[in-house]
Amino acid sequence: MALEDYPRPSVTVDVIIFTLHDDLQVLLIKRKYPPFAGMWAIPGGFVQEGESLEETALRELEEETGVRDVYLEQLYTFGNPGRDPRGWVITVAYFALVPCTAVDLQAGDDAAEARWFSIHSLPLLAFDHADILPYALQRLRYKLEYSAVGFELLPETFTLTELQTAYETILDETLDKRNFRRKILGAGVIERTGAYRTGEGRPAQLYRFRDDAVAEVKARRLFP
Amino acid sequence: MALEDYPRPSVTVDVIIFTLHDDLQVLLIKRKYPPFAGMWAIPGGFVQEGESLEETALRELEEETGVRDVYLEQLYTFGNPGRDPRGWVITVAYFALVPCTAVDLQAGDDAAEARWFSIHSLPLLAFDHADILPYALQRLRYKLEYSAVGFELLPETFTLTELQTAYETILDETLDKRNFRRKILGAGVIERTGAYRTGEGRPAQLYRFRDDAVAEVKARRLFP
DNA sequence: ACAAAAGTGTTGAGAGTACACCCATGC
DNA sequence: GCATGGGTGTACTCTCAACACTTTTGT
Repeated sequence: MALEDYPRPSVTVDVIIFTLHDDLQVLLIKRKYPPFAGMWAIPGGFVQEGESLEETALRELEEETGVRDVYLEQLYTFGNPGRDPRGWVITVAYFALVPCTAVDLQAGDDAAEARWFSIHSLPLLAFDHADILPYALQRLRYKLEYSAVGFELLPETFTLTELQTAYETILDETLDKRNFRRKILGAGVIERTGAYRTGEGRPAQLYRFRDDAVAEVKARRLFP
Repeated sequence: MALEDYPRPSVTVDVIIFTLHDDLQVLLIKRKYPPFAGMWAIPGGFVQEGESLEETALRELEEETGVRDVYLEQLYTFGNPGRDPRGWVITVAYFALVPCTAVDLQAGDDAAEARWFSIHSLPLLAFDHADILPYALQRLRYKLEYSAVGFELLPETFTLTELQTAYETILDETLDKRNFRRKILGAGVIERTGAYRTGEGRPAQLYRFRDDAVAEVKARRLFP
């Protein structure tokens, strides 16, 4: 039995692009054409033959933001019937973490407009994107706790206070300064650059992430 | 631009079916037709229109094993070009946990034979299934540590020693008996049935899983 | 000199880990 | 009565969490 004997769905890749700019933000595009014309949506596009899913995601990411070499992870594949009024469409969702310093917004030609939205003030979303986005946020928060993905949202160098603020923003809770510093320095995942950031008050040491660091910790065990 | 203007891939769902029978085992089917005729493969099939991905996975699972109502989780979507010599095929992989008591093997009509293989003695696999299977195993081991999925591989009632042996088999390490018992009883996820299992030696209390239990523990934090 | 942010240690509580012997049954 | 697997407690270590003052700079 040949492949052509089975009906085939359309397959898209959607990329939830997070950045940190005062608040945790997501890039959304305003749809130019029906369905959902004028509504906001997660950027995405059709997979092309001869291209891996990750390549599709990277292509979409570059089209929207101009960035390459950022953190990208497959999230989940959504295929419920009826999720797209145009017909049978399965979407493979990815999420990306982009430092706010690296972004250069450029609306793709299938979008009227691209904009960052704080995750605390999201608009109504097209398709089933209102289900997909919280899923991505949950995964991000979860990964943040046991891995070092948080650094992917920060510029190359940063102060300890900036790092702590980033974590507090994403996790939406406050952390103890001394405990935070002790633990992160003890983990050996960052190192001093030797430079300082000056401004109001005492200048702060600048740190950078050590990408040779093993930046993942085992989950706490439910059973011994 | 209409959906039909874009080329569409074939989409399959593959289900890695785990069970515990002395050792941790995986169900594989021997392919009847080319490509890879005669080779072993993860069971799977094409998604049908009007069906969710999870429904496809459940359908495949029931066709192969006759079971319903077992643990099923989406794993990852594989879409590398060239992974299927027949053409452009994307597969959404799921994994399932089946108690060995519940299984009733029945080869689907597209398979010559279905068999359980210990994960320590796997045959050569068709397609890119040799990449998919270790991925599933890693996810299973990982989830086992911070959630209670391990119970999904056990019969309804079990002794504490059986439970501990199950964990030891999957994690491939030995655990301390007293610590194991203290922690799992303290977690409140199992309860006595009142019945005993007799055999050689002192009879053992039988326990059952409490499905009202919150059986997930937070990951250890990398940072406070 | 004062405002503003950076930096720095200690203590108490709870969880994790290591470890060895008695108990109930079948043969 | 003995072989077989079931069941139990304690002490030490380490990690986690709570908490407040001094230092350095710019104005």
